[in-house]
Order: sequence, then C-alpha cells, then structure tokens
Amino acid sequence: MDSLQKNIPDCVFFFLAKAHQKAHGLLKKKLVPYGLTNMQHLILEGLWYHEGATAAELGKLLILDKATLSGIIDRLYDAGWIEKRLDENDKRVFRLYTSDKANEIKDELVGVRKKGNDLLLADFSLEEKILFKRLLRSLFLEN
Amino acid sequence: MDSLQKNIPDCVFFFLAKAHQKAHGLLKKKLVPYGLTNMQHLILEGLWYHEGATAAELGKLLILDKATLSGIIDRLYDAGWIEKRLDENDKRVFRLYTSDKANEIKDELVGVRKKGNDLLLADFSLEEKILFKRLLRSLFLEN
DNA sequence: GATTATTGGTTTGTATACAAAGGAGTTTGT
DNA sequence: ACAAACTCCTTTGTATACAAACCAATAATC
Repeated sequence: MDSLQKNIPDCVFFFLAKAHQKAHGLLKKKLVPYGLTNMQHLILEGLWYHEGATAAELGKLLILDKATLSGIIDRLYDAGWIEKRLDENDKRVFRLYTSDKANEIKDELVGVRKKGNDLLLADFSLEEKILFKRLLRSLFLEN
Repeated sequence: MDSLQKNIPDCVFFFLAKAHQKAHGLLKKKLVPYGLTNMQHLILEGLWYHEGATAAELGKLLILDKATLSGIIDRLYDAGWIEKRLDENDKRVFRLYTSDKANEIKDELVGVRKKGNDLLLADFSLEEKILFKRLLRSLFLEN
C-alpha cells in the first residue's frame, strides 16, 4: 500500500474510482441475501419516492443512461420486483411500480442501505461525514 | 435536480457513484483522441512507475481484479501499447513493459490526467481539495 | 396537415468489474 | 521426492455503463 501512495500520486480519478469500488462492494455484499444488485436496489428506492415514474424520468432522477436503465428494468421486471403499466396518453411510455414482493421488504431494504452508509463512514468524525457528503454532492452537481 | 436531493437523501453510495461517474466521463473524453480508455491509461501510468511489473503486481498496486486486468492487458497488448516478456524464473508469469508507442507520448498522457484532475476540482478551494483527497484516500485505504 | 424534429425505449457493440472454476507452474510439508 | 496447497493467469457468466443506430410515437413548424 505504501508504494501505491508514492506512485499513483494524488490522483482524484483514482481515489474516486477506488472509494466507489469499496462502497459498491460493501453494499453489494449486503444485498446478496435479497438477490438484488446495487443498481436494482437504487431503482427500487427511486420508485418508492416516485411511484409511476417512467424510465426516462428515472434516468434523469438517478443520472443513468437510458440504455443502461433498459437492462436493469428488464431484470427487475423478470424477477418480479416491479410492474409495468402502459401510459394511456403516450403509447411510447410505460410507467413503473414496485411490486408487492418489493413493498413487503421496503423498510428492510432501505435499512440495509442506511446501515451500509453508516458502516462506510464509520471512521469519519461527524464533521468529516458532513463535509465529505457536501464535497461529493457539489462535485457531481456542479458543472 | 431539486427532487433528487430531497428524495435520494444523503446516500454516500449514490454520491460516490455519481461523483465517480462524472470524473470517469471527464477523463474518458480527454482520452478519446488517443484511443485509450481510462483503465488502459491507468495501467500504462502504473507501468511507468513499475516497469516490468507482472499482472498480479499491478492488480495489487491498483486494486484490480485479476480477471478484469486480463482483458485490459489483452487490449493494451493488441493495440501495441505494451510488451510482454516471459519471466525466466517463473513460467506462469509474464512481465509487462510499455512500448515505444506509449513512451513517446508519456508526458502528454500524464499531462492529460493531471489537467483533468485540476478541471474536476476547479470549483474547490485549496483547502477543500486537500481535504477531499484525504477523505477519499482514507475511505478506500481503511478497513 | 404534411414534413421535420424530438422524445421514449430497445438493440448492438465495446469495456469494465467480479465471482467462480479451471489449467499450468511453484512452493510447502513431511 | 511427492502430494497438498498455493499462485498466476485465463475463461465463462452476469451486470453495469455508454455510444450509436434504430423504431415508434409525439410535438413543432411552416
């Protein structure tokens, strides 16, 4: 680990990639018992806040490519986590709803994510947590 | 963007994913003219600091899965960016070296990454930059 | 109101990521 | 010296990511 710090000096691209890699791996493990991937979990939680959203709306909300979303929604649907209902006014669109199967463990799933968050930042002080989130948020929200 | 902040509340997993997504996209664009992907660039830079490293060593240095590395190295090799030389003592291993084609634009490629770093954090104050890097580093280095 | 432009979603192709299993080579333990 | 354990790397399978091309449907424009 020593040589890494000396030799991949100060590269935010690398640090971000590795921090994300670690966070992703942490949540991934927590979700194995449910047969859900991180992205599938994210879509579900997005839908709980926006029942009936379209794929395009979810894409904007969660900053996801439509092509990526297409596959994730497919698998969520095939596994029975969500339902699709055709929009009456716009025949291009279907609106998405979480299924009973998903809603039954909603609180548990949200809890898993929240606990994962706490675990990930367990070594940070309260100030550091707040600051870190602020900096991350401003990084991806700003131009 | 408003509803996002209200409804995907305070989730470091999400923030990290999106910050990484943005950083990745930024560097990706800068590398298009060279026909290199972010990971390929990272491997090249890793090799410049560790000429003759094996795939296993690179994996430890850059925290990359060996299966992932296998493919990246393949494509780097096929495109003529690196050379492979069989290790004399251990027949399982080949050692990796950057090619002339790569070395000729080494300074330019490293410069692209550094400028990308600056651009990514352009809106941060000096204190914020230092703090952000420290927090990211401790996040992925700590257990 | 017909042509054009735009939007929603899918499909294809390429590149990560990583688990799991397999083949070849090396090291250990006795 | 030999079997067991381990290591290096590849391959297979699944799941993101995203560009690009595409179809269908809606909106905009003249």
